[in-house]
Amino acid sequence: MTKSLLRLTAVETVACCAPLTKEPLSADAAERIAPLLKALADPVRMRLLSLVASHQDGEACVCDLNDAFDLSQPTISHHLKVLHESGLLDRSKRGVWVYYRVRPTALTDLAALIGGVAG
Amino acid sequence: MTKSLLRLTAVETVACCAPLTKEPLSADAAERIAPLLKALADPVRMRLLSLVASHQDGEACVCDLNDAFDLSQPTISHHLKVLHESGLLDRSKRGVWVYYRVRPTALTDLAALIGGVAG
DNA sequence: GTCGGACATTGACGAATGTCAATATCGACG
DNA sequence: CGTCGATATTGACATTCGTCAATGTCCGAC
Repeated sequence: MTKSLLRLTAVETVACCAPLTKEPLSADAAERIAPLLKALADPVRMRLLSLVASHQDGEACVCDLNDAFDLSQPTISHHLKVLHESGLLDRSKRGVWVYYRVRPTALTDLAALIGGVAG
Repeated sequence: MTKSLLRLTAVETVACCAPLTKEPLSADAAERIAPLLKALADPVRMRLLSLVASHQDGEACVCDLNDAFDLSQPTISHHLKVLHESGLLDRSKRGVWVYYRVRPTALTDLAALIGGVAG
């Protein structure tokens, strides 16, 4: 385990919490989960995530993603960094290209927290 | 049912879209859905929503909510307004008190969009 | 080794956000 | 009517955010 046992990452917190509608969310959990939602709460990042998730083999290269937007390359890079650092996207470099893929269970865990479906 | 040409609210858009992981989200849909996520992407608002949703009878009075936070009354009022205007909370005034409740299907629809469970 | 291309980082800037103090509104009850 | 209590609105402020231009880094090819 690379992480300390005391502090949980946002994705870990999501996986361990009762659904929003089940019991009041603690202030502590809310503070840790909010960054995950913030990462999603941008139209460009939503589309990036959706593009990656629905892409062939579940992964996409930055070069593909850049072309899908009318934004500068650094801006896309910035958004990908936000998604990666929040734990939603995994990053892997192969040769000259960098590939992103959705971290497994990240979205389903988040959906379970929001929607209240049984894990 | 597929939607008309008229402008859709955020919640309506959520209900009509394929899951994020199923197909690339359109720029248009992303722009309309993002405010919903933004509304959720704040620790105070997450807790407010959770408090309301898990409260007895599924509704809570502002007076109860104020006491649960170390924030000024106008600040709570502001957050409730954001949640209400985004379509996540319904508002009803009875006598002197104002009650909020989670709009039905809002959270489950949102979860379906994120988590990709079959609709 | 050098060059070129893919991606990241930095710095700057306007726009949006969260918060509070002060004030307004609005209904219930003397 | 006048007041009081519950909630909303306004105005101000510091902080955060999204974006771009410029620049940096890393790697493969020649």
